[in-house]
Amino acid sequence: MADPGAVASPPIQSDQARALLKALAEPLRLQVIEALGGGERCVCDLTADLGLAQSKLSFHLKVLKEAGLLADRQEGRWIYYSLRSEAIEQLRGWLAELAAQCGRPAIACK
Amino acid sequence: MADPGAVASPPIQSDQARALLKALAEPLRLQVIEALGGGERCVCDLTADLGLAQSKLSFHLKVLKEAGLLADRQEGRWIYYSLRSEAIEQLRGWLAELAAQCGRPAIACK
DNA sequence: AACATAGATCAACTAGAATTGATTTAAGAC
DNA sequence: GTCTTAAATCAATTCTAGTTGATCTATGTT
Repeated sequence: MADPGAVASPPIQSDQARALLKALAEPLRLQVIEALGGGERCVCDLTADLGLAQSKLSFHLKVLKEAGLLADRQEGRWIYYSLRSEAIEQLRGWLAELAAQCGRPAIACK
Repeated sequence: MADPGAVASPPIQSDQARALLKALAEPLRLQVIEALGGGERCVCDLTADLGLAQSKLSFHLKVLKEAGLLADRQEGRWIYYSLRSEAIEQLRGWLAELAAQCGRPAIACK
């Protein structure tokens, strides 16, 4: 499998960045993300708090998890989800590189 | 909340952040963004460089512009687009807040 | 004026992603 | 064992977003 923790801040690629952006660019998923900003929650609590259908929330949690934005852990019958701030920092890093390029001189058209 | 380092960036709201995320979360638009990372370009050059149909590029440029990510200016028959690094910084700021919440959990946010 | 070109816009079409409701799996509780 | 509940998965539908090709507008050229 992968080897996590070996590199402190691995430079993210645009494909990975896009996956993160895409996962975040959804109203419901953003709500989930912000709800998890306050800390780890189990699915049943999220369902209640956000007033969502169970399968709907499950779908979006999966998308967020597959993008690497969430971690999950099981405790008995419940599954707890939490934010992976590492993923957010990686995206921030990618955006920083992008913004840094902006200072360059313009290229003339013809 | 004086912030001597990063000036002139009012705290962005999640709606605005989502608009930026959504605009960026598109392969073609990301290509455009990265092409503009090198500096201001006119539409005809972008069309040629990226090998896109004119109306297709125009569509995506509009989306990016409406999200606030691009600035445009006309010069004769040509229209030049450039990145608004300010927008990118705003998004970075929003992500920073999000990640910051993770650092101070009452319930462990790992 | 007529013509050519850069770019935006529009309507019809297509593709991908989200929603829904039912089903399934797994972990207690009895 | 059966029953119940938490959560995932699936098939069918619905929505939204992107593509396509044509048309329109504006600028510059001759």
